[in-house]
Amino acid sequence: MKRAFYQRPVVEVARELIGCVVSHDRCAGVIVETEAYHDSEPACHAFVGLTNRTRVLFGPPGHAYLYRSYGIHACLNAVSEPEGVGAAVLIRALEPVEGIELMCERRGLERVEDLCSGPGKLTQALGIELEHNGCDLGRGPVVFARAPRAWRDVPVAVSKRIGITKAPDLPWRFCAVDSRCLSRPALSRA
DNA sequence: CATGGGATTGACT
DNA sequence: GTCAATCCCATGC
Repeated sequence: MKRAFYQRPVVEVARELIGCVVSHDRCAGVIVETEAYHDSEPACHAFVGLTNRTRVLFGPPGHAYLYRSYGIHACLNAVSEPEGVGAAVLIRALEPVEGIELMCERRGLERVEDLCSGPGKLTQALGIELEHNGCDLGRGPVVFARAPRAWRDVPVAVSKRIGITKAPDLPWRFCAVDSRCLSRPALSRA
């Protein structure tokens, strides 16, 4: 997808990414859950301003921002808004569509619904790591592509973001309501 | 240089 | 429902 797609308000990008496809190393999945983060609110890593860590968040849109969560998991984001604004969309869940056998191997599981139903799970399933921080999502190795026809106009639900303590009430989480691969139910009661 | 806090997950009661 | 694993980074002394 082109840079213009990401160079928009981050909440809009988060909504539009539902149905798009993420690919890496022979595996791919359709995005079914996202959350928006913006430097104007304290839950966003970019809230602290420009540091070594947040450099990619403030950089040009359409790039990957990777961070380590709880010392264990890598989480994947798509940098959005114009350069100079620190904003990104957290990819929280995918429906596996390609390389399922390899995903099972990496995750040590068999149930397809459990392979990518969480931000730390999907990076493990696709083999995405911190070294992909800053990668151009149009060129790879991590690639985002437009939604397949069957995934356009699927019903999407909005709710509060999950697992955060700061700014917990912003309705910036988006889910494909009919998916069985969400990290939590679409209508989260926070 | 020491410290504390996570945008999580899986195992266990 | 509870809880620990584990590490990167921003902050403060």
